[in-house]
Amino acid sequence: MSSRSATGSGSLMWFRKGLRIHDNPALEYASRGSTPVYPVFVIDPHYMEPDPTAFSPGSALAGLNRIRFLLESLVDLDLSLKKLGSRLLVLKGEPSEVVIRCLKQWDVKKLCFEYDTDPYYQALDMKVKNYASSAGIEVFSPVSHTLFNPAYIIQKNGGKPPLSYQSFLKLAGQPSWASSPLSVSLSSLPPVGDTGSCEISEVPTVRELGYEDYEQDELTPFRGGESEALKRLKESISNKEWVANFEKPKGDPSAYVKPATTVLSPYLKFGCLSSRYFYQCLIDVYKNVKKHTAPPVSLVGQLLWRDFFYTAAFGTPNFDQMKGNKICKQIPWNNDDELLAAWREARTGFPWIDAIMVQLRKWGWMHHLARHCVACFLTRGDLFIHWEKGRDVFERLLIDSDWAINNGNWLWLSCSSFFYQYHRIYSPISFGKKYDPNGNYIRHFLPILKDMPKEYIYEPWTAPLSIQKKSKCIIGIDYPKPVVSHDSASKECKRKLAEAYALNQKLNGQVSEDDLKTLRRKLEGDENQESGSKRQRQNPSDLS
DNA sequence: CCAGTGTTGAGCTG
DNA sequence: CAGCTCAACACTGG
Repeated sequence: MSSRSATGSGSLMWFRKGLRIHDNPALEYASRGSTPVYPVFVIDPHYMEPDPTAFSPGSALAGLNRIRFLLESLVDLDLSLKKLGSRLLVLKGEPSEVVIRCLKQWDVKKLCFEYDTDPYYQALDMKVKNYASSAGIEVFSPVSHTLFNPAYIIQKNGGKPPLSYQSFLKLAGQPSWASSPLSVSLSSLPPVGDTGSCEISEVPTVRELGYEDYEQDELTPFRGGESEALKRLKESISNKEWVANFEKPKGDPSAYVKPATTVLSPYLKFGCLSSRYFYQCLIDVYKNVKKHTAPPVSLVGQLLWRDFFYTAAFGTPNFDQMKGNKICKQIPWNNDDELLAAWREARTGFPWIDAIMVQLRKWGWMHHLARHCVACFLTRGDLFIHWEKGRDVFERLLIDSDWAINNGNWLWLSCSSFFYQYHRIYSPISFGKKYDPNGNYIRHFLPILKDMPKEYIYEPWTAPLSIQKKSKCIIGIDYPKPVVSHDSASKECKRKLAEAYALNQKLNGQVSEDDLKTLRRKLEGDENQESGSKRQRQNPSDLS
């Protein structure tokens, strides 16, 4: 039935991530010696079409900011393909069904797509590969999203992913392509062939997908696409001093006019920018300066972190959950939908935390340390809510949300894996203050507090009523009172984590659901003896 | 068993 | 603003 495909002469280039022309081995292979070449992107309605029941504008899986970023990336890709004599063929439906239908109908002997380690693509690609091999179609699926092949690192380490950065560095060494030129430009592409009865469309607009118009200030200032990525890369590396001296923890999380980092993460996520090309550009800069920073804090160090998390995620079953995840501490997190909603909707009453959550919603991006602050606050620092809940919110709202990196960082921040110093808690009051004593960041993202004097802006509930009136912001009416007292909540969290760690150690990590239930009851019992945190929450003793 | 280490804590001192 | 103390975790390598 499908034998017609096997006799074809063309190739199908399936874009998913890797939305770029430069350093794209799958595209290069597809175009080599094949005519025609069908460049395809499949719009999965589940990912793209509006879900009115979601907590923010967007689909069931993605917030509108990321959907828009993706569409912009596709428009840019289509434009670049057109310049090379081709175009992007946009199809709609369940991706494996659509691709298999195309393979059946078109003149294809090669199917090319970038290898993807995410579980979603592992399952999807299996279906498509199975069909292709049964139909005699060659499949070319190179690793080009990361610097290294995660499977190779895991194999080198005896079947397990390295779980510390230093051991990862040792195993990884220098990338094999470090000093060989990458293919960064194509002069032309073979024409697109007859698409038969398959329904092809242009890249849709958000409006065509069914989204209303949104206020401009509700949307991310970052535009998607390879062109934008390369422009941003060029700007970032043009300042050689800055590149050479880059040290991650030293950036200012409250900088928003000019962010303290490159903001290339969304472009790396969608593959608008090749991490390998970025790496080579950085090495080039290093060669031309006397002295430069090194991993883990340098810019190259950041790319290696990305590979570190990709490798850990690929080699760890159930990486995105606590249960059944061997590297994840089993912790009796609280279930509190009210507190979760307060965090998600930027009404915890801590301006530093809430401003960050507003930036997340509006921009789909915040500084790395800002992410740390809100993640710590939600989980081990204050609210003791499950990291999976926070992960879901980030996964939806971030324009750079990346399965491996997002889950890895939530494991890290909640002290569930990789990092265990749970007594180091970010203060929702003083951490931001040391970077931005005037509270400009808060004033920008929480304009209700714009007239609050700087003495009170990080703790507005301590402002005398006269000051609150003068600032046109009454705490408890115009802006919420804090949902917890940080001092007592963080102490409670530390106590709970100490107990949970002890249990994990005692049971050698084999903590059952019943064990957790028992511990939860014990912790609640202790709490009630100490006069009860529920009452404390409504009327914290140290908040006037 | 022990010392050293770990991308990014807070608060204080000089 | 660097450096120290505080309190203190897991993991690594010898």
